Amino acid sequence: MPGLAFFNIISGMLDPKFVRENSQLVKTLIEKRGVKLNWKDFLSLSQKRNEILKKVESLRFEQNKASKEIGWKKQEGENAASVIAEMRKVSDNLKILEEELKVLDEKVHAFLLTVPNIPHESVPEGKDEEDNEEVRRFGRPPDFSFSPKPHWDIGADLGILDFERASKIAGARFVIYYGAGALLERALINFMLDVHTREKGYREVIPPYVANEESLTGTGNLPKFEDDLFKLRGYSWYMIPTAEVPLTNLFRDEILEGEKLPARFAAYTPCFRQEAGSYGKDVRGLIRLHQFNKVELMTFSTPESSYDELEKLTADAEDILRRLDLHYRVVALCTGDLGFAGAKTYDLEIWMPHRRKFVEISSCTNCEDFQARRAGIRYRPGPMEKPEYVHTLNGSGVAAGRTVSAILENYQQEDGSVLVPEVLQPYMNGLERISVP
RNA sequence: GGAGAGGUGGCCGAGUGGUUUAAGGCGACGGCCUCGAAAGUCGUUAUUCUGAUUUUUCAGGAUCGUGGGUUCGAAUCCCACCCUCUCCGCCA
Repeated sequence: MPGLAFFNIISGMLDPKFVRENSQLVKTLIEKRGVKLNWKDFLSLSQKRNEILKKVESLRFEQNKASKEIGWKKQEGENAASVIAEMRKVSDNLKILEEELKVLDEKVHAFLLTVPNIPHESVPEGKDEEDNEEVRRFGRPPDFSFSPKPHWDIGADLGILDFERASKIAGARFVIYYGAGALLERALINFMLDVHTREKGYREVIPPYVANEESLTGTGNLPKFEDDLFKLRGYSWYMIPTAEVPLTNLFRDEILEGEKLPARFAAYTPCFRQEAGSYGKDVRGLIRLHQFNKVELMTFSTPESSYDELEKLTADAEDILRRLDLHYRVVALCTGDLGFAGAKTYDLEIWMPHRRKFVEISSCTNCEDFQARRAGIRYRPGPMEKPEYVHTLNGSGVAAGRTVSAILENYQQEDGSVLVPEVLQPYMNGLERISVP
């Protein structure tokens, strides 16, 4: 008997019942993102699906009843041939309807997988990044008595960054770090992990750097954004684009105890992205690479406290930049700039002196129950109570490569050397300055 | 890579075609007992969908690793895949 398991276990991203019963509201909210979808077809499909489901269920009821009767008759040694003949017809009929139902279920589910999350009411409305709202700022741009160099020139002059040889080994959009540059990147990763795990209540995780299709569907990267992922040839594995993928899937298809929430995790991983469609952008330097290092923060929360957790997560990521004494600002993404799975996102943007611009260095997002629903992550509020979906939050805490570029540019000196931020010196064997060789 | 064993509810574990409507146990929750607790005892104890009722239930469907197949009927039989464990080989 063909099951409906796939519809039952992985519901859509949004609650299918809620979408069906409030389609007008959902449509309006989704359209704030500037996304248009074919709601009419969805509604008629969904309605049709329920009609067929009712028919299938009543036929199965009949079948179950008759089945018991046949068993009972056979045990008594009676002849059950007439009932069996009748049930054969029911069974044939059922097979046709079940096939129809399966097709409809797949269509409804496929539609729901393409619907993005509903933005939180506090998210500013807008078309694109121009409409994002600045929330706060820290520090101010450094004063230079000379014209500041871009970080790729600084790195090349110091002999710590090498883009040319990286492209020989791998290709464009890769980098090699040498000596103090490699040490700086490593020091940053250790510094960030130490702050988050010792002071902020996150548990360190080293996850796999590849993930399967189920995991990437759970986070919302599949099926819509396959083009940005590297797939391993001959395997159903993908290189992770962020540690958010393995971390979110830690508890896929599990029911957590309510007392264990909020559960906070921090993971350092490399991240791998195709960056398809960004050919002209950020072609130089450490800003946009196919492989980069990142410390990721992840929180599983109850629905009640998830927005408090978003503030905490953002503040924890910010604290890294504060301790490095880097000028940054916090921006609330508008409806049009919000990512697929996000209900609300704060971006942390770091000041880059050469470009005289802020550049994203962290993105802190509350996905509410969107990912949890796709990935089946629930919690039990109390003993004997019904399970509910958790809220998932993630944020970079922060991107290591971009931080290196910010340090090089903001801490550069007229003689070409770069001062090491004080908090990093213990992580770099006391090194205070990276000098021209 | 070779050989073998296995996957059943929160956990352990029985179940080789039809009163299995998944036994039994552990744990958890509640009642009784008690000054209180332990012990004892009685009861409750999965998830999910549809529809009624409406906030408390009721009726029905699905779920025994996943997906197919055989059958009037599958946890049980057949096929494919996934995962776990044991032994051997190779390897950081």
